[in-house]
Amino acid sequence: MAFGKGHHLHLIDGSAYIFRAYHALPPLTRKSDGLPVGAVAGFCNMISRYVDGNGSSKDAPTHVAVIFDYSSKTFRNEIFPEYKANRPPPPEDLRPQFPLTREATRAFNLPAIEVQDYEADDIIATLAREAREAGGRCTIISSDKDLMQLVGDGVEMFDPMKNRQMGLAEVEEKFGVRPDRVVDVQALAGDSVDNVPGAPGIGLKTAALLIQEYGDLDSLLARAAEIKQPKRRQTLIDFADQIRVSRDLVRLKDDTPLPITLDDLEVRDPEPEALMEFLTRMEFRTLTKRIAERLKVEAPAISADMAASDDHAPPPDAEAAAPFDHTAYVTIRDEAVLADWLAAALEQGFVAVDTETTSLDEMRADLVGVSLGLAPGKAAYVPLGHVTGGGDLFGAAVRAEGQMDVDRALALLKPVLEDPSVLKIGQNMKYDMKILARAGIRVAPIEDTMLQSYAMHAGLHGHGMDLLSEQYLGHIPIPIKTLLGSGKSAITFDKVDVTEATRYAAEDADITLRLWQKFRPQLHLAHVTTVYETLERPLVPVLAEMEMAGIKVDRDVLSRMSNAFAQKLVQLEEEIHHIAGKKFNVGSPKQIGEVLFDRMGVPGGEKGKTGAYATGADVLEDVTTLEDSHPQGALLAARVLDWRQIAKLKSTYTDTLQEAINPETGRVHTSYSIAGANTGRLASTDPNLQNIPVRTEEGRRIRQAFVAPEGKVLLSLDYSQIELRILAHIADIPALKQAFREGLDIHAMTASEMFGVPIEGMDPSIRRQAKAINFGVIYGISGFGLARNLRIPRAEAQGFIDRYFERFPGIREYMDQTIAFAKEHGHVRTLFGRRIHTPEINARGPGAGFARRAAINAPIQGTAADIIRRAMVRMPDAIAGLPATMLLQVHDELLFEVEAGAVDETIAQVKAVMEGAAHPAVHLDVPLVVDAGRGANWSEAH
DNA sequence: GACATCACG
DNA sequence: GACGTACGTGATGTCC
Repeated sequence: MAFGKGHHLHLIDGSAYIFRAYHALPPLTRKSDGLPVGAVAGFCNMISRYVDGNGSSKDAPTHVAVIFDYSSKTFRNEIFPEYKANRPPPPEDLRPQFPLTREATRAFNLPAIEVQDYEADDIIATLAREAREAGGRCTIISSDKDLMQLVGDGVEMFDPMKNRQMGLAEVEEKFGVRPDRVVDVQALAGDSVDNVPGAPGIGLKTAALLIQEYGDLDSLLARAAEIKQPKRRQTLIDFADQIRVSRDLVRLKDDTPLPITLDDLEVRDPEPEALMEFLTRMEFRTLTKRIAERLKVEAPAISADMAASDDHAPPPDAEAAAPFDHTAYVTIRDEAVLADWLAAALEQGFVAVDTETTSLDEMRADLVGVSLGLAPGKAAYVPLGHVTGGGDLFGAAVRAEGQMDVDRALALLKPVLEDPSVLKIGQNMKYDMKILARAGIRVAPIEDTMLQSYAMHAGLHGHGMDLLSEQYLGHIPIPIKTLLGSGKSAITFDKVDVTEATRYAAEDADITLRLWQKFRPQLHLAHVTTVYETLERPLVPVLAEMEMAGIKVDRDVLSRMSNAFAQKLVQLEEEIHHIAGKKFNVGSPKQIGEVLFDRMGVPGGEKGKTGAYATGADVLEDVTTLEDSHPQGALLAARVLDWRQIAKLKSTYTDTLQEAINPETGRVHTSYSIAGANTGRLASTDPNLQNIPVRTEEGRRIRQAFVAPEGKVLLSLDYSQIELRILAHIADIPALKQAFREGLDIHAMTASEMFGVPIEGMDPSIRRQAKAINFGVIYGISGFGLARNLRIPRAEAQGFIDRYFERFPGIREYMDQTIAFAKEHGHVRTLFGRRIHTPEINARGPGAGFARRAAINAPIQGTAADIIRRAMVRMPDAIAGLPATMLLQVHDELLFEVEAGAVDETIAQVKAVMEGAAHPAVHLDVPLVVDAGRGANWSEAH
């Protein structure tokens, strides 16, 4: 029967329960692995008492739901970015418990509802309205005064803290007005906890008086001029807009899009088995026993040494988990079996997912199969695109037997992979998300074991699955080579026998699930939960979108350049052979060295450790200065440098980029490694679009091939001097910070401070030297390095450095402290808490020098990387309404494609996000400044 | 697959 | 006193 008259809906404010439970109980951890579970225990206790209470109540609900906040970010942040901005982030040991409280809710057979971009209060408002309109009753179980606006017409509140019913009378007592005017009073009074501004100087009492007198907020604002008290009158006139925004913030949205209807919320009997499973998994001894008695079932045994305890002993290293048994993996060949596995995933709220394809290039790969992992040792493979070995008479691929229809399988997978209540766990999920997105499935929400490892172990080792499995599970996975072979004879995954494929693919899902279970409780022990949750995990869908968008590249521009380069190379080659007096391979550094230093007798050749002459650009540049003593050598060196520049541009850029254009999209799709660079930077591969030439005129022309489609414009926004600003902040250098605040030329300022020359009319070479020193500091400067960079005597370079340290003593201090910290802890941290390990810091020999400089550089480079990561995570929401797409990231630059009409608005939005990216997690003493450029191509925009 | 070289921030 | 030195990446070509 549909929800209506005589029905009674209970809406439980789940988020409030969690925080109350957290603060009411001492820190409690699961004995077996140290997972914090205190809030979960308290939450279960509250829910259990609630359920018991209903059993003995005459007014028991017919329908019930537990409502949660999806995240702290909602549509209200669009209206007013500062909304709830002064709320501290949830404690580290609470964060991992959020998903567990959803699991707990489901274990009690109660629906857990959360909706992205909306607060729990909005969902409550929506369901309360629906219940009211259907003619039923609704009780909101919460102490939150913000919900009082909903009271009336069959909607009541019950305050579980005070254990009392809240009706019209209680609302009027609290706000002085009827529920429908509560938002007006709140809009005027504001709320310092939620950072709702309201009207300055007006509190609850005055607000209530004003609304009583004028009827409602709009009338009050319209007639503000009539108010007698001059100060109050002026405030209402001056802050009218702010008051209206405040009302938008406090007014609950009762048309939130919901994944369920009222009828889905009918009260269900508990399922003892599922509940017992959850409680024992949490290792709650007393609670399990108590609830088992209540349900009249046998309580599963939890041994004393397994029970949750509040000691903080680290989780044991030994693996008690199921062994890896490849024969236990299941091949799913029909819909019913797949449906069973998916139902189990839905039930438990998480599933490991892995896709198998024909290529590592996600934009060209075809889906071959999907594997699922539910529990250690319990994994399955769904073959979808396997073909038989030989092919038919004409060599065409023949679909292997025993595979279910691809479209049917995808249709079954889609609702679960997109279900907000089911976590999809993957290793490098960006890959699988892109593959599945091309099959029409938008996977969410996700977890990524690669990124969990990166957050905890950056700098210690890589984060590939094989490595993680061996290191943390003590298990060496089946090498992919044994299935595909290697080299020229390698086959693609669709040619692999299904039985073999099942072992490999299901194992991957199994490993991923086990790694997740192992890593999840460890994140907070390493104090990187916030890093993982705010800088790694949310970046995955953002990067996936960017990579799938790609950037348009004009093939003709590149092709013409390639042809011109080819001609030029032939010409240079002939000239070089002529000067040398013999033909040789100009591309071989070894042969260049022999020609130059042995055959032609140029002095100063130095052999490296491999016995070959060094012929790098710096060496050849020195040779070109020998015009007087060795004109032929100087000429040859100059021509080789020219040749190398053109050869580089042609082979790496103008030729290769043409091949990288995707024939289907006509665009180039790079791939970003999120866990590649130890410092938190991204790395771009296949092709690398983070090193497109810009420094020379010739090279810059390649950027003209990166274009916006007809009617659109490319936008480039980049942080100005971000690393130096971070250095000024971290090392706390007053002169540098002041200079950045005043928008001065920082290198000129440095030169002026160091050499005592005025900034006006400064010799450009002085400024250049200061600039080199500024950068040197970021890299962990040495006299030798600076001397080589500036080509000045070492003693002079050392003198510069000494003077720099003298003038800015905070730099020395920062360096010493950073190295000391690294030596003590084995890692350094960025301002956002990212850990970068420095395992070599206590080594002896030259390695220690490298490690020291890397340790000095890492917090600076890493903080800059964190800042742009935050900007990127926030960007999709910030530009959601605009015809703009984020395409590329180049460390301190973001590139967008936008319709010509929306350029200014997009720049304003993007700039605001980038310049404010550190807030509110980190407060910098220096402003972040972003420069913007636009154009038909990347060269113009930059 | 190691090495040298060179493109970027 | 000697040692080897700017930080972080990826792609290409040579050579073994």
